Formats: sequence, structure tokens, C-alpha cells
Amino acid sequence: MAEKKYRTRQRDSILAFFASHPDACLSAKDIIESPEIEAGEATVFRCLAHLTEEGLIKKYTSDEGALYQYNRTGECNHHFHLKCLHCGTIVHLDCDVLRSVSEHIGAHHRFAVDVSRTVIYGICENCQPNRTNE
Amino acid sequence: MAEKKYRTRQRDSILAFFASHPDACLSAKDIIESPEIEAGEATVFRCLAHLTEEGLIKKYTSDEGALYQYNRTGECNHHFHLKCLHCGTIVHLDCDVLRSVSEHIGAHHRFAVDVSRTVIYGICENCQPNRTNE
DNA sequence: CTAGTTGCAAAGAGTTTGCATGGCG
DNA sequence: CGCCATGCAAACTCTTTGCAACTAG
Repeated sequence: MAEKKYRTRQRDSILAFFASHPDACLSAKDIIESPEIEAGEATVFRCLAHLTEEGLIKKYTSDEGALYQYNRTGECNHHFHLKCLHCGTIVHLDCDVLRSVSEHIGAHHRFAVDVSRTVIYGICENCQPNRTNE
Repeated sequence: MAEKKYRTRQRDSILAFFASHPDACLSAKDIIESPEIEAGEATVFRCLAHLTEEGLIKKYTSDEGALYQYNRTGECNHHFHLKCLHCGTIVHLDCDVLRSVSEHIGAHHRFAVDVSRTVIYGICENCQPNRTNE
């Protein structure tokens, strides 16, 4: 797992791109089509896999394909994320009640929750009143 | 949305297949390759989309593609599901503490949780002691 | 110099769509 | 009979892989 890693222009620019959009969920396509990044698509996929493995970014799986998000100093590993099924926004839920949930599940249901991999789906505040549809 | 729907042999057999595996998470491939079901792959995808739309089955999104699960009398719409990242088992979490979680998120964070679409990831009881690896 | 990385193009998986035929109601 | 469903194959999207050239350390 801890293989030697080289520092290349492509890798740096992809990481920088994530760093400049810390809250965004980016698809591989977003990266590939971004004008700031010059890298072949195979390289992008390979870099995303590496960065995910190293924990610098996180990978989510959605209907349209994988999404990647910057993992700033690991802080997002400690709270849940909500994703709006309507507009796609990610809400960071830094809340004690929710934090106790993983403890409860661990203690009472013997299941070690991986908060960083979990996304809770629903409809966000903005989309609730005028819930037109998809 | 509520278009007229015909009852066909293919549709019935797919639904019957789900009914006979109420807890299984099935991929489109599982259905297509199942010897009990005679239907072209396009038909399977179309039926799965219809059934999901009608609420008879639920759709999850995983790394390898979409997974579908039988939605018996809607009872699974009221509790969370845990999925083991190691062995893939789905655990149904019918628990009051967890039920209050969605209420909490709705009341305090103004986010209408869709329990039926949410899967909490982690490591299940069986995979925790001998957590070899992926 | 060595080993990891890149880029292109081809290959693959999963899913969708076009169109003529078939079947439910 | 009208309309939805089916089947087949082609099309598409997202992702992976092979391989030769390249580059960081």
C-alpha cells in the first residue's frame, strides 16, 4: 500500500484543483474537462485512485458515477454528510447528536460505522418548499 | 408519472424473483443471468426502472453498478440500512434511537432524510475480528 | 539508472435507446 | 384496436488496461 509515489505536474494540479474547491463533489469528468488541468483521462483516473488510497480525497459513489471530494486535514472524517437528492448539495453535519449515532451503532449493533464513506440522502432546506421534481 | 402499466410475464417473473429473495441486493446482471427469468437485458433495465418508480423495489448505487432490493410492504422504508464494506452484507437497523435520528436531522438541520435511499457504511460484526482486508 | 507516471487508443463493464414486433386490456 | 412492453443490436458513458515514451528521485 505504501508504495513510492512521485510528484508530478499532473498530480499536483489535480490536488490543487481539489484544494481550491474544498466542498465540491467532483466527478472524474469535471477534472478531465477542467481547463486548469492538463492530463489524459487515464492519468486522471489513476491519480484519483492514488489520492483516494492515500486519503487525500474521498470517493463517493453516485448514480452518475464516482464523485471525489477534497479531504482537508481529515476533518470531514468525523461527521456525517447529507446529500440532497434534488440539487446535489452536500451538507456537512457537524453535530453531537449525530456523532453519538455512530457510537450507538457500534455499541448496540456491533457495527463499526465508517462515517467518511456514508452519505445520508434526502431533500435539503432549499429544495423542500419548491420541490418541483427531477 | 402514473402511466398505465401492463402486466407481462417478464415483469411478473422479475417481481417474483425479488419476492423470493426479500433481503438480497441484486444487480441487474443477477436478474439478467438468472435462469428463472426469461427477458432481454433492455427489458430487465426497463422493468427495474418501472418497479423502482412504483416503489416496489428500491435502488441503491454501489461501486460496481446499481443494486436493487425488494421493498416488502414498505417496511424497510422506516429504518436505516448498514452495509458492510468488507463482506457486503446488509443489516436492517430497526431501532428507536436511529429512528429519532431522522427526526433530529429534520427538526434541527432542516433536511428531510430519505431513509430508504440511505445506506450507512462500515464493518459488520463478523468482519471486525478477522478484518483481513479488501 | 530505476521505478513510478503519462498519454493514447483500445477494451470492458453497465446502462440506454431506436425500431420493428408482440401482447395486454 | 391502441398503446405499452419486448428483444435485439447499436450506441453511450464511465472506467480500466496495454504499451511505449517519459521523468522524478
